[in-house]
Amino acid sequence: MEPKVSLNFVEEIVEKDLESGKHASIHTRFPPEPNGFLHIGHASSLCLNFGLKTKYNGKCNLRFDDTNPSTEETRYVEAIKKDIEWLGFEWDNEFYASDYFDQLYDWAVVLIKKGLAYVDDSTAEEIAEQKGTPTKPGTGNEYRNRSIEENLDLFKKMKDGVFDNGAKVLRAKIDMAAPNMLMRDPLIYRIKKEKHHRTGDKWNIYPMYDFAHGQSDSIENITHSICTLEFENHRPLYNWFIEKLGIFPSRQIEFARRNLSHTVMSKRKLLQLVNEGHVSGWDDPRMPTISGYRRRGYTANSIKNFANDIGIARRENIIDVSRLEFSARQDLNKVSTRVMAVLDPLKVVITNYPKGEMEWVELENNPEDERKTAHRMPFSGELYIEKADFMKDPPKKFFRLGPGRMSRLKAGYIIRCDGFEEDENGNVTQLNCTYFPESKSGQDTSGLKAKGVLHWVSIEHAKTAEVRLYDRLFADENPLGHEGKDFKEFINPDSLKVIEKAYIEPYLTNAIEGQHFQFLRMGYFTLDPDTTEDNLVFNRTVTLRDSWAKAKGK
RNA sequence: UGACCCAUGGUGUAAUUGGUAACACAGCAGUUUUUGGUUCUGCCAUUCUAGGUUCAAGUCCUAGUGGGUCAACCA
Repeated sequence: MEPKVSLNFVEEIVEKDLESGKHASIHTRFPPEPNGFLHIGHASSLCLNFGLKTKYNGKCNLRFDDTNPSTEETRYVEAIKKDIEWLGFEWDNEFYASDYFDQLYDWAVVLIKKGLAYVDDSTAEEIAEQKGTPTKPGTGNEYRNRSIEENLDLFKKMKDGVFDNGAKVLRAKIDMAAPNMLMRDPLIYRIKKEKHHRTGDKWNIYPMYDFAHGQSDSIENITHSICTLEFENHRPLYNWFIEKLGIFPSRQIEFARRNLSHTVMSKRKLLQLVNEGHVSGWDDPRMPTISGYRRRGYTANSIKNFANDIGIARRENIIDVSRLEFSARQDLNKVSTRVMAVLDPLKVVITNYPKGEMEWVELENNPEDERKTAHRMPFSGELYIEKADFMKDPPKKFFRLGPGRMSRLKAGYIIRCDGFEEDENGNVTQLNCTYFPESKSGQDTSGLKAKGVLHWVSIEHAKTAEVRLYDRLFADENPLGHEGKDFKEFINPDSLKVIEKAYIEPYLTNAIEGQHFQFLRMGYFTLDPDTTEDNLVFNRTVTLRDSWAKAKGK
């Protein structure tokens, strides 16, 4: 049976264009500006553009939209490429808008010669003033009537560096009274005597987005140029340039940017979080960046599945982070190795276990894996379990240890709590238990039934590690949704909790970066690059679903 | 007092393009389980409002309401 999958609105357009013969094949592009790191919103664009390429056997370029030298850097280019590769996308060509600066300049000259562009000496303030408002038409100025010759001369001088920054701009001559403000003689070139990360000092003028993006699309014969909704009002201008220049008619298609709850997504705001030290960097595991998620332990598949599952449309949206977390758990459940680690230790002494003895028990690596492999871990008479797994006076629904109660130690034995010790404040410091030798995991003949199953480590054999627990960066679901309040007011002060000394089974000392683990009953974890020879650092990617915590909260 | 766009369960996306609301997440209740994980099952919407066209409207038309984008020498 063919699974019936409906097309999204972009695929519908593509299929129509292919069927009608408008295009023999399609060509898309992913066009980041190298002024920051890629975030999860970009994953949607990536999946869309590269997904179209794969599905319709077309091509997809990677094009850096580098027309503003003041914000762009080579390190961002490198980071962006690394993220795309990590996600597993392969671009057909790597291009830069700056590759086209000469062509763009020539096209600007063409517009001037056609009387469709002019040099304006007004200040930014004057231009804004003359532009009018959405409800008030703009007015022209005397520069609008400059002769073609004068414009040609002035524009060349702008290029040659005769004028200072801001002294002059080149504008398209369209309609100062247009209802669409973007058509009110938009700026297409500005003077910027700045070093460009690729062209160096060659240029004194740089094209604006509107005079670079669509033109780059045309140069590359992009058939479907997909961007976000905020460029919708630019489309008439996009088409105007294509028409006036008579170049390849790429088609711009807009979709709604994906928003995630409990975070912010714009590069500008993410940059603020980085610069003001609210996070450790673009790849801080709490950041919604691709590199942040990678460091946190998300798999490339979980991110792509998420992007594909939420789909695309043209309406505003805020996607619940739990949808992303579901994606992470779904993939991690299949690929992560089960290990034991105790984050908040409580000592357990097994009083009837032979003093000084130990034995190896086998822990299944992954119950979801057909291969049924396992690794060994040491068991002994003195263990750590999680503090939360014991209660002095447990309610009936509590399936773990309490005075007189039994639990199974995962992969080990069933134990019974005979008593506990506490300090002067009533804090439990030690459990005294007996174990049942005939209840050993896999060869249990005891006939005993224990409802709870606990994770543990042998005190003598355990290693230690630093463990970082993350929570959502913003306490509020929509930090941007409060008028008059800065989004940073909603930063969650408890978004990072560090456990300096967690106890881990020795097997974990072999962990390598990029490997995924499930700390049994605690969540999914991965090694952080901060790890050194004598200090292992683990990041919690996401917790396990915890229906007990929910039940308890009621 | 403008132009353009959008409106389907708590959330996201669908609906053979006019044929009687689907899938997933979240939530709730069970099931399975040597992870309170996993699995499996059940429950959870008269499609913003009001008119209209039609045998038939979430899909088309009109009006209204609500929301978004645009007045950067950013992209």
